[in-house]
Amino acid sequence: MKRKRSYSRVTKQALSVFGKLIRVGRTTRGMTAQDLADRANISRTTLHNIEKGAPGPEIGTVFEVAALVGVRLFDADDSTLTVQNARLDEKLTLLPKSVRVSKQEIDDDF
Amino acid sequence: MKRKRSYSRVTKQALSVFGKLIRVGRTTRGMTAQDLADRANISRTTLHNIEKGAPGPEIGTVFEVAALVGVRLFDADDSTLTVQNARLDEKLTLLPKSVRVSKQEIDDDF
DNA sequence: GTCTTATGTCCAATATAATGAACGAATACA
DNA sequence: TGTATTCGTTCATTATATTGGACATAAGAC
Repeated sequence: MKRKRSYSRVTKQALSVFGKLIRVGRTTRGMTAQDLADRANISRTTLHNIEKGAPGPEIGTVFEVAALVGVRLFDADDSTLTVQNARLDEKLTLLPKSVRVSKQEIDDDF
Repeated sequence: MKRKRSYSRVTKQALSVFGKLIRVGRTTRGMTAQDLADRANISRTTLHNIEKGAPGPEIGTVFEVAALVGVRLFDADDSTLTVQNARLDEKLTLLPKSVRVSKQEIDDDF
């Protein structure tokens, strides 16, 4: 079946910013595209797509590349992420594990 | 050729956090997995993988889902992203468009 | 406790990303 | 300005994500 995705404005913007952050990180560190691609174990073509802000690349790959050039996600380093992870686990135990009433209006403000 | 990826600790942590943020966002809004999947035009299986923090899903899809449940990357909304985008463009014009010396040591501190 | 629904998981089929090679064009440095 | 190198792009092949269906289990409502 044909997939045919569409992406919202914010998503496209976020992808674009992300890609540019990576490119800036790479060039300021004096790495060629091939260099970075090799370190990330991906092809130069895929890296190019990432820097271009394409929606297709796998998120794990993009995150890995970002880490290699010092682009932080959630403004967090390793230890901060660990803490955040633990907090989210806590939060999830308090939340219902399964959502009941599917016919409810979406709570969009808070 | 076999691909066989490996992911660093930070990457895994970030993926995990991201997935949990999405799940928290979804449940607090009272949406079922099927609900959210339908809105994002993806299968429930893929959404499950995203919430699990799997590295495979396409980054565009994950960003889209995140936006749907109010999870922001870079703590930025649409207009902020636009500004950031412009700044990065500016920055990129100042940077060399192509990196020369590939045999240089990586500048890791700044 | 019962019952209904959401979730976790597996699967074969299909769509798509990843690869690596190739080539021209742009770019940096002597 | 010359020139080696990096970048942007296309393409066929290969690897993998996505899908939708199915089923068992968990969880919430009564």
